[in-house]
Amino acid sequence: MKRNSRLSLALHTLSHMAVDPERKRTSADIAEHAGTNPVVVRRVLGKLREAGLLASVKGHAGGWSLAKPANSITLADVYLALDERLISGGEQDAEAMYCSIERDLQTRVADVLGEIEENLVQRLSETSITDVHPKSCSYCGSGCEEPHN
Amino acid sequence: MKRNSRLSLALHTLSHMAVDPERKRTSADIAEHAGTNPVVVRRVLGKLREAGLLASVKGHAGGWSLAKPANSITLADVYLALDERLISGGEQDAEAMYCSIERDLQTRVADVLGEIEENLVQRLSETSITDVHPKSCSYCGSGCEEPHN
DNA sequence: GACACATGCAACTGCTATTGTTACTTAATT
DNA sequence: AATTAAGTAACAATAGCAGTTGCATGTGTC
Repeated sequence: MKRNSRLSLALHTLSHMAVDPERKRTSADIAEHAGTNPVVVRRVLGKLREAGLLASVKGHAGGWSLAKPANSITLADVYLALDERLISGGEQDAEAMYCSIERDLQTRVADVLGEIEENLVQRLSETSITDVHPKSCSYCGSGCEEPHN
Repeated sequence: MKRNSRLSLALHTLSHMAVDPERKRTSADIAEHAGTNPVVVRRVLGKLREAGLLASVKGHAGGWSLAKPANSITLADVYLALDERLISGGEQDAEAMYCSIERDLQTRVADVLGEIEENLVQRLSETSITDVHPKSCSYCGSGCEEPHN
């Protein structure tokens, strides 16, 4: 796959599910569609299940499906469910710094990044996964070629 | 060092330089102060030189110093000089995608991230490196202990 | 000119995070 | 019982980055 693939995979899968919420998808199907591995899919979707966005059913005719209405799932929900943070601020405790300039600097930068992070989540929360409109796709209905990524 | 160390190192060094712009610093001095390696310092500060923020002088009595007034160097300048982007959007060309949902999704997410990025740079540009105030430091004047980081 | 000092740069190592893979267990349906 | 699919642990492969070494280049001092 590629960089930042977890978020990509999660959003992509959820978007498809939003189009056809009834259809239950197996990890293998999703993995093939996304050009990756079933275990990777389970790892990522597992996070979404922990966050209450998805439900999984074991055994025959099992698979993954939305745990709540698609329009109630926002991009922010997904972003927060996976613990990755796009905005990474180094995370060092200012206590351990001997240099006051470094301390001041880190505090200041951390403040700014904190604001930006809030802003990011705020914006993401304004878009639900139903707001990404499908046109056509073999996976969800008609005519787009494999492999996807 | 630690994560996101390039930005940290750059800002830290520039902050010190803002306090005492006349003083020329060697990579070795800076490295010792920051608890890292001279070559790493050159790698990072080299980017800042390319961006016109720093000047370096070879040979005896050489070293690094600001290439322009400290109050004209903003955090945004530094952020942009190092090519790292805090906000990483996967970077895949939407052309190559077979799945329209994925295409739509990526376009939409890229838009949001673009806005956030702009917002970030905007905020960073409001703070210059002189706005980080020093109190005391052996490196720039008085009484703070080595090692720093 | 010889020497010391400092940047510039290339190549390599080592660490860490992430993805991909295999194998096995658990659970549910037929 | 056989099949299907998630859950999970363990391991391999990969990529990015910090750190390191060595050497070339440039500059000032003697």
